Amino acid sequence: MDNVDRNILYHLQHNARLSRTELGKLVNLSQPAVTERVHRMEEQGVIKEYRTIISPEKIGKHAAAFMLFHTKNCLAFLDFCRSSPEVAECYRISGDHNYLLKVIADSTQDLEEFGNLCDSYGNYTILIVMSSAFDHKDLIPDHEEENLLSE
Amino acid sequence: MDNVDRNILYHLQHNARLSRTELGKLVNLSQPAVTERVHRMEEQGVIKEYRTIISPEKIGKHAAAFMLFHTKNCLAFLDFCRSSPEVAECYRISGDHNYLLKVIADSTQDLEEFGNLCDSYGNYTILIVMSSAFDHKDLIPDHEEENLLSE
DNA sequence: GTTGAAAAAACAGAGGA
DNA sequence: TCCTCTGTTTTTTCAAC
Repeated sequence: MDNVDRNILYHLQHNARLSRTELGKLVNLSQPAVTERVHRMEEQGVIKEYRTIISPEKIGKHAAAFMLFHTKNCLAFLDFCRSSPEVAECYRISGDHNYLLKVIADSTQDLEEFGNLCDSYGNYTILIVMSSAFDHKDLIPDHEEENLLSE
Repeated sequence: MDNVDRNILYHLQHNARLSRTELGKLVNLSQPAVTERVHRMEEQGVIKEYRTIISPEKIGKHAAAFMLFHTKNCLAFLDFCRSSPEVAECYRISGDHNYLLKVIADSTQDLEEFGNLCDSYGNYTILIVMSSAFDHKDLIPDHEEENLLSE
């Protein structure tokens, strides 16, 4: 992981479909060299996946919420979370609660119904997402492109 | 947005680099037809982005947390969030607090330092992420592949 | 929506600095 | 580790159906 790798990741993170040739131009490397570095990062697990981001609203998912959960039966609860399509994310957290969930549903009514399903697993607080200032920021910030200047 | 489009999205969501030809085979459509549908969904904003998922741990980000925030100066606070690389997500929420942030940092020490920076904007509670059961679930679930059967 | 053909581009591999 | 060169595969674009 040197600066060239970081630079490759910087460009890939918001454009997974960049060709190796274009990527090479962006980081001042030949196409085979870029390909080799990308493969290496894929194998090392630095690159986990290439994902297509779909607009939830455009496919009818108009409601999102976070749920702070307190359960006494973690294993059953985790099974429930994994099998519920509404639960997009599930974290074990410190503090008064056990788990934090991110839930995505068609409507607030559906959120409410999902809440009913949760009742048997413990106590929770629902925090409705009213709006997102931003729901994602790239991990690798603008640059550290010293390596680009050296040619 | 018919079932074929959903099927295309289903395959693309966890593999953004699928070629149009392969995609065509998966959804029983010719390559030009797939290309046209994908372009349409890109223009409509159904497809927002093609993202490369990078392992935070592998690039030295070993600490994550959620912060429940209560501020009196929303605009200044949002500026602060946008300009802080640690803040990966920022939501306006219902309940006792104003905002929910997801914060990613190198270490818990860095989380603490980030907390100090936040002091001037209001009150907050930090919920440290101890582990992720899962931090992502695909929006489009397994199938609805009725259309695949009809040929 | 399909097929098919031609032009352009991307990719994988070998050999060498 | 990187480069250039080359052959092969893929994409793309365009026709006609």
